[in-house]
Amino acid sequence: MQVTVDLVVLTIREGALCALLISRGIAPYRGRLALPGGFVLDDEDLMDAATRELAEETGVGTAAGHLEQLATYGEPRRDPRGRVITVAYLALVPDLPAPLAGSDASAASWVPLPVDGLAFDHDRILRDGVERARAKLEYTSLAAAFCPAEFTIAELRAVYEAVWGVSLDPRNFHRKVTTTEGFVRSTGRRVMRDRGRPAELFTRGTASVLYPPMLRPATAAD
Amino acid sequence: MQVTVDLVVLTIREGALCALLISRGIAPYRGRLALPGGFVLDDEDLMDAATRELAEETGVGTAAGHLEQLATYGEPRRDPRGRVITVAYLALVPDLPAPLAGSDASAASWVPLPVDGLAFDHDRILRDGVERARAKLEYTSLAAAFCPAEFTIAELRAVYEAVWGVSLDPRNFHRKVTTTEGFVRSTGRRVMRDRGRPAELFTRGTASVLYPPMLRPATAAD
DNA sequence: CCAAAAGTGTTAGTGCTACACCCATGG
DNA sequence: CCATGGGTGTAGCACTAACACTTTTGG
Repeated sequence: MQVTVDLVVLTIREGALCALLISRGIAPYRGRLALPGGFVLDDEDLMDAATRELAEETGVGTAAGHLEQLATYGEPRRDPRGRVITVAYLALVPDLPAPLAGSDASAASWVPLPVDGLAFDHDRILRDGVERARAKLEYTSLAAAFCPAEFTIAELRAVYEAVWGVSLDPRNFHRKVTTTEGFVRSTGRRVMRDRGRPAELFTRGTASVLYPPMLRPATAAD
Repeated sequence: MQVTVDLVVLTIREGALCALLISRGIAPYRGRLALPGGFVLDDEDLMDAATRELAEETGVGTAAGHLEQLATYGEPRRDPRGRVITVAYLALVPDLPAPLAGSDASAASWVPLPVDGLAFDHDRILRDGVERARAKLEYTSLAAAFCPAEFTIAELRAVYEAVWGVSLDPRNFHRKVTTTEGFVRSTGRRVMRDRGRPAELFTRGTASVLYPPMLRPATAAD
């Protein structure tokens, strides 16, 4: 039985939730989009394999973003070449200025969601990954994994709005984030982003679980 | 690479959270307690393998309880016999009057938690399973999977108290459960359990996600 | 001065906690 | 009648949603 890892790598680009996808150069599913991934080496831990693939595809270390196991998919005929089980990982990374340099990355690109028609059972895996990300923004501080090391409250709000597909009240969002213990930490510095009053710059706080959680409005959309 | 499924099977017995464990008859870890599990067959889906193992060990179908994928563990040296990856599943089942009849089940028994010193990395897997169960009681109606088809509110409360290791106010718990849309459905019948006023009998409702969620008191204990 | 974005104050409503209180049964 | 557990009512507190309002910048 063969074992692979596949990656659902998400980021926010220009206000839209995007996934990192590769265009397959060989059969099966030649020319179709697919999740990046590859075989687990003989003496390699699963998480190490995922970290390696992430670095190869994005040039990003796990330090900047977030990487966690998503689920394992093992339906007997999911790969026409034979019995292959895949352990899917979910990565949340900041919008990378780096040009996706790397060996396997030649055909990799950021695709705005939703997307359909991926190879294998990757539609399902991607959907599960997005659903996990949506759920985790509610009760963890993971939204900050989409942001650079320093960010404004408006940028953090844009993450929630892109992932959840809703718009949030800027005033209440600001209060909620800044008063929730350990979510963000002020640097004291300010920055001009666009028009209007300069915004304060924040860094990630120490809390990983938010209490009370962020509340997702009832209106779910895509 | 070999692939197994291992099961974290939890139930409530006499007010205590218990896990189904087997005593290993062969090396490695001979005589040690371990999670039930076994190899995935060549043409078998992972979930099917888990369902099969659950039936073999407990004689229970998935209909009565609940079965979901937990996580996958693949550290290279987790099994001294070679590279074995295991996909762990979490099962929540009612207290079974049936005597655990089955082929592999000769050495299976319910062990009250916490327990330590299991074979392989099963301590870790069991801990992750219990943690998942604790978390899911908060925002899903899964607590009812621990109960028989018909149950009283007090029995449902005993599930929360056993899994969370806390005591809950019976009055507020009753109101919360009965007013949360779709959690439980009254049968109209009553039953005498012990002393005191007869309690109403309920069945599982149609909701799987609870909104608003049950709140776990801040005091965490084991 | 005006538009735009950042950030603060206030009010009404919802849900939770704590606990007083009533209900229905066995002994 | 009393003990015991089932179930309802209610006051105070925490948090949220909605929105008026002030602050700080560029044009």
